[in-house]
Amino acid sequence: MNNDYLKNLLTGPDVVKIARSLLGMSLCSAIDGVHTEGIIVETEAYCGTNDKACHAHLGKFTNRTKVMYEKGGTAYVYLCYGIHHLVNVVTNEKGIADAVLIRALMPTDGIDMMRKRVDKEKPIHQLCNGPGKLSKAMGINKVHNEMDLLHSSTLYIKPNVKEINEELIVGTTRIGIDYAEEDKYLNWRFYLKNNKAVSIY
DNA sequence: GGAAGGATGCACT
DNA sequence: GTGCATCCTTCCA
Repeated sequence: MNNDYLKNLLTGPDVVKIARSLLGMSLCSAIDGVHTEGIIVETEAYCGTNDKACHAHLGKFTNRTKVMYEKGGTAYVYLCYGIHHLVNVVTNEKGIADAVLIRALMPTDGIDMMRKRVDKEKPIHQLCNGPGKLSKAMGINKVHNEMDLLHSSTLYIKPNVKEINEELIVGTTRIGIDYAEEDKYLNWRFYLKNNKAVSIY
């Protein structure tokens, strides 16, 4: 698959900037023999060491969080509430636990399959409007943990065709991390303005 | 071996 | 807008 261009976009020391540049790119999967694809419309940045909301904060290193210390472009898939799979992109160099959570997609391909997996009655923009739902719609689960998003052909990221206007990017506080004390007020959640597929807008 | 938790989703008011 | 079901994994003893 792939190239240095994408690697440069997805890896680096500034996880917040990467969270912004991920907006407008496509997340693709080829699972169960079906290609599904959607434009990333919502992300959140998690900065390892100094961020209380991050699983790997204060250098916490366990079997679960070790993937976040991998090199940029690695997928970190984590099971939440025993039910929902959440998809992250690890973004920093090996040894530093930064990651971007992908919270919502606007489906562009494989929509029949997504409907089958989620709910065949739902309108397109409600198939991936939430981190748990998007992984379900795309068939992602923990076997895709540690997958290389830059080189895999099973789960990968495609750069956006056209540039996203900065004015369309909205920054706001992150969701579902009330336990993170003051860090929950950081404006590290980003989404595309006026996009129906965003989980809360 | 077991207790605790959790980056949600949905039903319901 | 708010409340809560839910259940697998993780981590510690």
